[in-house]
Amino acid sequence: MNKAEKTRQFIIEKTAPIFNVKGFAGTSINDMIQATGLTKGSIYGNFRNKDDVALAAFDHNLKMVHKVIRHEMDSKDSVKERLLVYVHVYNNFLEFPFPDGGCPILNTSTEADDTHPELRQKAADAIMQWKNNLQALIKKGMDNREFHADTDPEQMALTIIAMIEGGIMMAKVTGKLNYRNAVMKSIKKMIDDLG
Amino acid sequence: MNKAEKTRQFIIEKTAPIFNVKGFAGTSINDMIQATGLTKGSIYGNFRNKDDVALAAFDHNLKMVHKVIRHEMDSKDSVKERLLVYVHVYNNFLEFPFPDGGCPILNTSTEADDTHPELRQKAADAIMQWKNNLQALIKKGMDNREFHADTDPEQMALTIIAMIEGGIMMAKVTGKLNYRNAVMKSIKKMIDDLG
DNA sequence: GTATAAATATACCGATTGGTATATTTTTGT
DNA sequence: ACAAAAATATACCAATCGGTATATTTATAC
Repeated sequence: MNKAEKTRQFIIEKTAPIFNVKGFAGTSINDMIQATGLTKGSIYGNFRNKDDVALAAFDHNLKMVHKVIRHEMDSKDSVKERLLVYVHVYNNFLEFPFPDGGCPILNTSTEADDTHPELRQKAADAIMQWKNNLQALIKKGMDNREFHADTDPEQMALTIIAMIEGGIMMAKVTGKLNYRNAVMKSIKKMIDDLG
Repeated sequence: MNKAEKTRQFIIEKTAPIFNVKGFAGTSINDMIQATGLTKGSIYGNFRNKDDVALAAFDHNLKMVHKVIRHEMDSKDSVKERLLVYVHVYNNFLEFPFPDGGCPILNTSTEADDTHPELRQKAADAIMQWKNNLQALIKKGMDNREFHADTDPEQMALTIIAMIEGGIMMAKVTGKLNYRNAVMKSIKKMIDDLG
C-alpha cells in the first residue's frame, strides 16, 4: 500500500461519519478538509470528485455494519440464533462499533435521488443483498426443519429489514430508544414464531 | 385571506414537493424561485428564512398524508378495518394524492439533525402523534372486544409504523414495489391476528 | 545522494448560496 | 380617484461551493 492509498483510506475513514450524519448535500469539501486536516489538492489527488468520496464513504460505513453483524453471527449455530442477532445488536446499538449517524442504508436511501444515481444504486444493492442473505438464511432454517414449512422466506426477510430500518429511524429522530426496542421485541416474536 | 397569505400558501404548495424530494440541504432558494415563478423578495417577504419555508412545507406534506388516511378511515366502522386502511393505501400508493418524494416523516427524520432542530422536532412530533393515535385505536379495539386482550397497543403501534416506513424506504430506493407489498402483507397478517 | 515521479498544498476560478437593502408595483381603505 | 400601506421585484452583498491550475513537498528508485 503506497502513500496515496494510505491517504485515500485515511480520507475515507475520516469523512465517512460526516457523510452519514450530514448526507451528501449537507457535506461540503470544506467539511472534509476539516475532518482530515488535509487540503483540497490532497483530496482531489485521490478522488475524482465529491461523489467519488461519498461512494467510498458509503462502502466504508456499510462495511462497518456488516462487520458487526458478521462478528455476532459467526458464533451462532442455529439459524434462529443468527436471526436473533439483529434483535440483540439493535437493542444494544450503542455497545457496537456502528457508524456515526446511524444506518448508512437508511440515510442514503432517503437522500439519494436522481442526481446521484450511483449512490442510490449502492443503497439499493445493499438492501437487495441484505434481503437475499436473510432470505437464504430463513430458507436454510426451513430446509433443516428448524422452521415451519409455511413461511415465505422473502416476505419474512423484507419484513425484518423494514422493521429494523423503521425502528432505527424512529429512535433516531425522537431520541426514544424504547421505540426501537419495542420493534425489536416484535421481531423477536416473529422469529420465535417461525418454529 | 389577503394577498400575502395567498402568495404564502402558493409558495408552500409549490415548494413542498421540492423539499420532500431534495431535502432541506439539497433545495436552494433558486429552486424555490423556479418552482414558484416568484422572486426572492416575494419569498423573503412571506418567510423569515429558508428554514421557515421548510417548516411550512413539511406541515403541508404531512397534511396531505393525513388527509388521505383520514378520508379512507372515515368510512370504516371497525377498528380492524381502520387499521387495514394502511395496508390498502400503501399497497396502492400511486392511486392516492400523496406528496411527491414519498413519506415526509421518513425523509425529514433521516435528514434533519442538530443544525435544524425545529424541523427535526416536527418529524419527531409527527411520529409520536401517529404512534399515540394508532395506540389509542388499538386500545379501543381491545376495549370493544374486537381484539385479544393480550396485545400491547404501544408495541403494535410502533411496529406498524416501523414496517410502513421501512417498506416505503425499500420500495423507493430499489424501485421494487413488491418489496413494500410484501411488508404490507405482513402488516395485514399482524392485524388479522389481533382478533 | 540525487533525479524523477508521486503526492499534497496553495492559489485561483466561476458559479451559487442565503440573505439584505432598495426600488417598484399592487393592493387596500377612504 | 388617490394616498398610503402592503406586497413583490431587482440589485447587491459576503461567503461558500466544487473543481482546476500551478507550486511545493515528499516518496521512490537507482
